[in-house]
Amino acid sequence: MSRSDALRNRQRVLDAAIEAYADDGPGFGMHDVARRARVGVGTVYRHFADREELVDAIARPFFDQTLMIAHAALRDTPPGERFAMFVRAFATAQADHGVSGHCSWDSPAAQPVRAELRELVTGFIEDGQEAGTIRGDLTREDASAILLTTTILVDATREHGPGIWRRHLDLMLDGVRPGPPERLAAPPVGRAAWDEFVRARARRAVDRPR
Amino acid sequence: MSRSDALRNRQRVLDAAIEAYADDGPGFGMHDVARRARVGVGTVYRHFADREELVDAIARPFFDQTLMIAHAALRDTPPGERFAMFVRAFATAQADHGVSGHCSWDSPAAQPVRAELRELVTGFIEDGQEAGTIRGDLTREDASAILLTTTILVDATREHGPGIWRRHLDLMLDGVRPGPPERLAAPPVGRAAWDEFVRARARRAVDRPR
DNA sequence: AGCGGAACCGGAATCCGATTCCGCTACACT
DNA sequence: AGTGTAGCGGAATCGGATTCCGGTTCCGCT
Repeated sequence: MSRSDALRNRQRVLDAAIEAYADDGPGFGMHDVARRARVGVGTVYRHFADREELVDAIARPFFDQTLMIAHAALRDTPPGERFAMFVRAFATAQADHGVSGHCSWDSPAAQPVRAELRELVTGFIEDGQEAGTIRGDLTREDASAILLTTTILVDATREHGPGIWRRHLDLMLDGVRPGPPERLAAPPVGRAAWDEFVRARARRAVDRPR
Repeated sequence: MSRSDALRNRQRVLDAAIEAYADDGPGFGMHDVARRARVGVGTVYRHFADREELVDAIARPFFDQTLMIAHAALRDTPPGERFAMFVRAFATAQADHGVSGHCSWDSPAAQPVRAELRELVTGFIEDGQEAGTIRGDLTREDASAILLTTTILVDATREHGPGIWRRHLDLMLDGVRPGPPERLAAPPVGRAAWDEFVRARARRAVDRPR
């Protein structure tokens, strides 16, 4: 296995896909990718079972980058600022990266990274709570929801620069700061409920990959 | 125009579409709608030029309901609470309504409602600012972004009850309350930039109606 | 009550893009 | 140079949206 030409072709397809994604968003045509790569459609499918796998492959570097950001926050940022720092860096990275985070985080390939991130972010929240910069009732599920909406907003505003999402994120982060207790009307979402939500999302993504 | 059988069929198609949407989300099959309505595909297309128009037709009652909610907030709620009340009611209405608000608000049919809402919500913000319950630097564009992300989150969590989005909304609304000045790092987004963002979104929705 | 034809109807035909299949090629190893 | 096989290209297949059109109904008028 791994003939030299096969390797070269795989790379070409990948490059072409990145280009196609940049031009047409997720939903780029597979034939179009083949054309750009100067390769037959069959070859595209030999290397990537379907569109999803191809998108995964494009996105993987971004997953790794996100992990690095989290570790950097842990290393270089004072405890009280880690959470905000991470969320902002995460959003910035996604904005810079060509690929929509929205679809990709549900893919199987992203799950290990996701798990590790969950732990790190949970730590950031605790750090912030100890430092008094994060309200005591903030849960990791709240954080996940923040990351999810951020991801979506960044995607939606991709062509418009960071102005919109940055502002919104700041507003959100202000809601995350400590203040008079008992301000929240809705109770926190439990771990189990959130996990089920995530599982259902992933399932849906598989059923109907758009 | 408006032969009695045509009217009846139109209604059947509409009912079938609502049913299909509830079962399969946007992206329901047009043939499936025809089957449920006991009607040929041609008939579906006679009444609604394409899927988008059909979805619009389903969504319209929801637009009207949203407007009613805003007027109710203006009438029945003290100035300081109007904004929060409206946002919560808006989200609840969308959650109850079968149809995804996400896709529909970009449609041409929704634009007049949107414009009227913009005015009302701007008023709510000013009311809140005067009453001292909303931070002074909150703009109508911020409000639009909040509504947008709320819409998306409600859609995403549709099968999981209101727990997740309610919590997130509360967090967000806490960020909207007044507090120590100068907390925001990012400057507000201008009206022009936001309008262009909205226009671009709508354009994209037309190009690539999914 | 009967007629003409515009408006409708159903569903076959068409179009479009993703995915699969398969005979042919050209690499890698001897 | 010879051979077996992973890989290749692109034709065929499939699925679902959209368009087309011959046949059928309803409505207004006589």
